[in-house]
Amino acid sequence: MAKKNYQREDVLDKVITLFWQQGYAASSVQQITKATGLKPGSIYHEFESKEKLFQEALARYASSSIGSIHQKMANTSNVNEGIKQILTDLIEQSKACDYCGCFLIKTQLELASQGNSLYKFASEQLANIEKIYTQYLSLTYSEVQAKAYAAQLMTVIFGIRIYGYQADSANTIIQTINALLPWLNEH
Amino acid sequence: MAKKNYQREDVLDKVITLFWQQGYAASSVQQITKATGLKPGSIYHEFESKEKLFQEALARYASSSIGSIHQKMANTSNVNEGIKQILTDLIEQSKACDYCGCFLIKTQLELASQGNSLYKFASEQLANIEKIYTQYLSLTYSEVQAKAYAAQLMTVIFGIRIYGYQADSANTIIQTINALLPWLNEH
DNA sequence: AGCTTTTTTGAACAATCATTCAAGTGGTGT
DNA sequence: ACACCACTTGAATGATTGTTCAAAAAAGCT
Repeated sequence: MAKKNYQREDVLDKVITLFWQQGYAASSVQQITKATGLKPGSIYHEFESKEKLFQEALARYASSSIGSIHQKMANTSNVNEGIKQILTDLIEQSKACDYCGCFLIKTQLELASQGNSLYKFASEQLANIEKIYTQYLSLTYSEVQAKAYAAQLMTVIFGIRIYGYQADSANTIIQTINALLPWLNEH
Repeated sequence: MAKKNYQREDVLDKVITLFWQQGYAASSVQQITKATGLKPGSIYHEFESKEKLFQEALARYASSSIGSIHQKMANTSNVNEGIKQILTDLIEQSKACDYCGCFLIKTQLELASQGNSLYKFASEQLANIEKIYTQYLSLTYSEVQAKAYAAQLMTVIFGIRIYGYQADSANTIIQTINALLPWLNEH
């Protein structure tokens, strides 16, 4: 077979799972070939290097995450309700036994010390997500207030993503969020 | 020289820096020998394996962190003031150009997927820290309230630890904390 | 059919990985 | 002075790392 027997996006999705769970350094090319079904040669033919592959997987994850935010916002009656829905879904995710937090956060932590460009990318994407929340909150609140609320929201989301690793944390987290972000229940 | 020309704790301190910055997988034995000045043979003579060495380094970091909490609490007039001091110090740390967050959190994220025992240890230590905060808060508040506040505090601390990676985040974080944890300014 | 192009294959690459070990070194106790 | 012990040394271990490449295989084009 000389024609591609795979699709770039399918490969990326499988590779996202691997990198997301194990991180960059702990994911070997051997594991990548097993997870995707592609031989090393094909991997390097399609994606220049392990780093480039990771970069692309991370970018796909980021754009999917951002898309998911917009979608959830569109499906709810108002901004605060949308944010509450997003937070609820985050908590739901943390119940899974194979919970592995947020790919962007993990990448940021793993690769920060190396001054790696992947770190910068992850960091920028997280900053971008904050900006998106700021824009949505600007629909209801003043610009200053929206910025402040978005920063609070990001801090709490970061907190949840780490707290979620604790056993049986879901119930506690819900109450914690309500206490930390009382303005979410306005209206 | 046939007598030890190093001290266990000095080696651990140097190794903590390395593992803390780079994580477990990305830190090679070669780097460990360079950072400590010990040859591979000595490392394995003193510490059974890379994993055992990491374990011990992480334990030392954890007990040092906990000690630091108690110390700061002892040096301030009341519990809330102590917590504010701890948070202020966290923010100060995040200004450093080689900021690398919290070793326990990083370990938890890196090693969670492997069901590694190091992950459990890190997770337990973080839970332990929450318990410590709960005890301190119980001096001022009811047991229920103290538990709730401690959970909020941990969530915010986790949030700060991640948010701290964003460029120039220190000023924003201070305002965010004041908004998220208004009860810190009681009295 | 024949030529070109694209993709797959799987072995092979040098480098690095964590770990081991026999030999060397020097202080301690007798 | 001698044996013993604790520790250091540095080379060597086999396994695994990320990456390359020549050869094969299949489709498109003329």
